[in-house]
Amino acid sequence: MPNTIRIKPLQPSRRFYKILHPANYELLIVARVADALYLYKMFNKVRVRFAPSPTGGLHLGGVRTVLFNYLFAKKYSGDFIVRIEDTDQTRFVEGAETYIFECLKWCGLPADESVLHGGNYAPYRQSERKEMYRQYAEQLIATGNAYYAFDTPEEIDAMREKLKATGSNSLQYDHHIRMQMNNSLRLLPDETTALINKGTPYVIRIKVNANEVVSFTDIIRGNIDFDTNNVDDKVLLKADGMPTYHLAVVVDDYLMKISHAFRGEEWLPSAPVHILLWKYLFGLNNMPEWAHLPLILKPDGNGKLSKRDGDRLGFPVYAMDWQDPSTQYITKGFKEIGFLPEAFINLLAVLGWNDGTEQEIFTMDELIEKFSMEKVHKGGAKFDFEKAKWFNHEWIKRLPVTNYKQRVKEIFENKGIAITDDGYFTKVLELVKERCTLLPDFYTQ
RNA sequence: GCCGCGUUGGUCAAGGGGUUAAGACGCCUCCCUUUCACGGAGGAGUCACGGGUUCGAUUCCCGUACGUGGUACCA
Repeated sequence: MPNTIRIKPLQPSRRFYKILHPANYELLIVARVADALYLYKMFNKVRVRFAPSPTGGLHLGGVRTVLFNYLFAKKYSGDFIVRIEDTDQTRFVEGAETYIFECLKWCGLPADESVLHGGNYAPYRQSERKEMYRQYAEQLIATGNAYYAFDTPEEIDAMREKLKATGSNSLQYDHHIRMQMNNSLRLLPDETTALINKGTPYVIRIKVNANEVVSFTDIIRGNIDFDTNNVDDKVLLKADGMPTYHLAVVVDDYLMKISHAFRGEEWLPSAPVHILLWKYLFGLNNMPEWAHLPLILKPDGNGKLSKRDGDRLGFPVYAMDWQDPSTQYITKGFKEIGFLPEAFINLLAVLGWNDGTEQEIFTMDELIEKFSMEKVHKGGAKFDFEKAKWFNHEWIKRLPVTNYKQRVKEIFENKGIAITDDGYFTKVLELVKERCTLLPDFYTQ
């Protein structure tokens, strides 16, 4: 990004940012977050992305990740990109991609660039970008930061068994054991070439040096350090020639000029791998700012909210109904049980974020105006369906009936009641809406 | 096991060295209402624990516990 002003968090405090000279990256001034972001908006294009895998329904946590990305982008007049991460052919599910875009449409969170909307950085589907990744993997090998590995899955399993037997704390493929494995680090150059020419399947792994500290600043969490002794040599390019997430996310974020990378907290442990890849491939100065969002947890204790919890506890976890194409099983969505998109967005926005006031009901425009990543919580939040319903009730009361009349009409028609007098129907809905929490309640009333 | 990240009522949360520690959902009581709901007025309920630092800690530091995530040729 030549001739752009870089704004980096001033470590270790995330309250202040340093603003760097465009040409030589010398420190210009130190600014508070709000000022820095204002300047960022002035000089650098904000570009964020949501990168789902088309493997099934769109979960609450996924929608919230989209929302926070979207709000941030819109607040700073930036671009919101949807990139399909379909590098795992074995997990690909027919129809999931279309479904994801339908959900985003219903939620009112349209992308500026995507497989659907086009854009200057196409293609937006990683499987179609397959050929772009290999050169970067090869470049890492050339610079000594990656290597070819020929180990079969069985050999890796055997290695882990052996480590387990010695009581080792780590079962990872890392600097401790890589010189005992079948890779280009241990093999002679000729041997490696011969194996590759023979068509032996191989992967490319990152070479993580021992005894280093990788640190970065997370907008939500502040400074985070990792000891590279605990980081393994992750596979970057798989035997089928596809990149893993680790390589693809770094290469695409660079190529698509992503300025801020926001994703779920489950990615935090692999962040050092991504930081290292940025360092080796594109330079830390070009790296996006990071924020790892807190998780949405089950209401009753243990673990991340999953699709099975919805069925078990009697509430949806997907934005819209999702039918598994192989089992035909339908997992319920918020839309179908009678949520308004305004309410769905509102309740998600205040799960893990608030503006510091007592306000709880926000329109999309208010969210865009008031959202700030700094005020997002560090800790995960348990999902409360009762409170979710309260938001819907509030929005049904607030919105004019014309907003959702059509959907209520369909509910009546599905029950075999035809609506002939539209004006009368509207008046009735207007009278009973105070009593309704979910859209089907209009029928019950 | 190891590594990372967390922890304010049952839940979402504000606050952040001295406060009667906001507010919302839920719960309970009462009022309104022919009934239910809606609405209104009240109420119970909280700084995980142990050490420091300090005149003073829920707030800062260190431990512990607990929770959660990761530990794949999945994302």
